[in-house]
Amino acid sequence: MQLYNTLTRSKEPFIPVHDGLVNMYVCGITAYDYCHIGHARSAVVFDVLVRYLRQTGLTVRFARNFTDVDDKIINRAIKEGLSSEAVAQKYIDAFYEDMDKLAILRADLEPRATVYIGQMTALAQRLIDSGHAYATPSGDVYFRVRAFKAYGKLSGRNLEELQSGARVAPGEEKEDPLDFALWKAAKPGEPTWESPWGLGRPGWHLECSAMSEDLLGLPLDIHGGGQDLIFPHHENEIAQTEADSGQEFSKFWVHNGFVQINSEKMSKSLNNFVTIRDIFAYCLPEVLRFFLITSHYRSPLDYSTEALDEAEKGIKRIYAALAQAQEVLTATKWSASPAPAPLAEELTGLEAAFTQAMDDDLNTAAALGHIFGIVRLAGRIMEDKGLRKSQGGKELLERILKDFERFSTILGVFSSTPAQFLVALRDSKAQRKGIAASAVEALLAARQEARKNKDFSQSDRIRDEIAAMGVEVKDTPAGAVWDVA
RNA sequence: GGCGGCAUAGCCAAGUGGUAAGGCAGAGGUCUGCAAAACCUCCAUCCCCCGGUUCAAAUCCGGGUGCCGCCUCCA
Repeated sequence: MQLYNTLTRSKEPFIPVHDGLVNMYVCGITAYDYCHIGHARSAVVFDVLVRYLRQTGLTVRFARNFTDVDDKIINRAIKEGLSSEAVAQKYIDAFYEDMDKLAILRADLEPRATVYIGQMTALAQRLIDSGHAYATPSGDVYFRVRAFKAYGKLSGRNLEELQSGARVAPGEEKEDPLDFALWKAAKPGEPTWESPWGLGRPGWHLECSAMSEDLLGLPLDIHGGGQDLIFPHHENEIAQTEADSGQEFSKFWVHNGFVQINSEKMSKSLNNFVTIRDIFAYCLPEVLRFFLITSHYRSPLDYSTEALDEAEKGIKRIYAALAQAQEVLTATKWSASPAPAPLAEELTGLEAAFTQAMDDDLNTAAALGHIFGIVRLAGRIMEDKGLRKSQGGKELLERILKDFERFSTILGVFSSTPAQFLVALRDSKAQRKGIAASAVEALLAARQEARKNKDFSQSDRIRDEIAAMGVEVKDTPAGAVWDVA
């Protein structure tokens, strides 16, 4: 497959360093708050990438870390009156809760920074020994940016450009404003660890370098994260690891685009943060996941409840088709007619187009377009009375359901039972709109009675009443069913 | 100020040289007691603007305009 590499700013054929094995590391969360929709997007993007790579037959060793020591966690701990460990644990638990609902597979390796302090201090010491870093009298350790010639290669900046933006906080003893902290000397009340430079704690960038090398070895095939991590986090990781090892850190750097609100980045200062749990109060988790894959992973994605509503309609249509196909396939008698060749060929083409889209830098938006093509094809088969009851139609529908098992494995959506999904969706919408199912059912029963007596004016009157509640009624051979409009 | 990205129909969104996927909304039709759903048909002579390269450009190059991101913690 082709994958966009931030390092070269172009799509490149993805070929693992080791035959059949992919070593992939993605920067996880800093556990100091509930995850927001941006975390959800990043998680879904890399989850789909892992799933897809596995589906092509590769073995993927996937590591995603938890940052459980950090300024923000310490501040949060003070605010909540908890220990840093307790804060980190609380939000790691919340992370799993949210991510499980989003059908994010667990990573193979989920290291916590505090478990790798030894590897981090060892790395920092080696960098000091090789002249790439230095310790200050107060016990901080800084990376000497100008000692690493390739600095800036990922973010496309040179040192002069960076120089102007660099700042030195009061009390820092940097040789150069560009230098960044590998280790921070202990401050009162903070969690600390022993080190050659006295008590202290690691800088954020150091952990990913230390853990990824320790767990996966160098070079990585893929290192991923959000676009905002390109600078300085990933740039600094490269500096640390490559200065130390003398070899390339990662072959591919993959970065997902941002989720925006009203075309602007989410930020605490703009007060436009939306957490995953906020969204789950509004729609089904699967709807959120579907929404997140409707656009290409590198494009900015604008979040709104309207956009969620649209995604909901889309996935509903797909599930409705699957439900209908299952229903059609419960028949016991089939005519002998084979499937018309053009339909079979069309399906083959759509199946190939799906794979082609995924192979092209994980183009889920295009892939979804082809899935809708298959949905329409299924609709045509089921609409044709002869075909629907023929051996050929049966085979095509079975093949389509089989295709969806594959789509589900890769995309992490469509894995619910269609009937269950549709009921869950209806209930979710009913709840959102404050519609009581029991009231609808009662009216529906009255309407059925009227219809049985062919009193259509009465039955229509009842349907209008139901419609006024925001509910629409659908008459099927199996009886009337209702749905939220 | 520096670096980077984006600009495609009412809305969302694919599309890196060969003549505009898909979704939502909308219009007409089939089906239906009437509806709904589903299916069929229609819905961008044109891809922000101006030049250029080419037999051929939404796609490449140059110049504008607008929006966004990064340069400070951030998925």
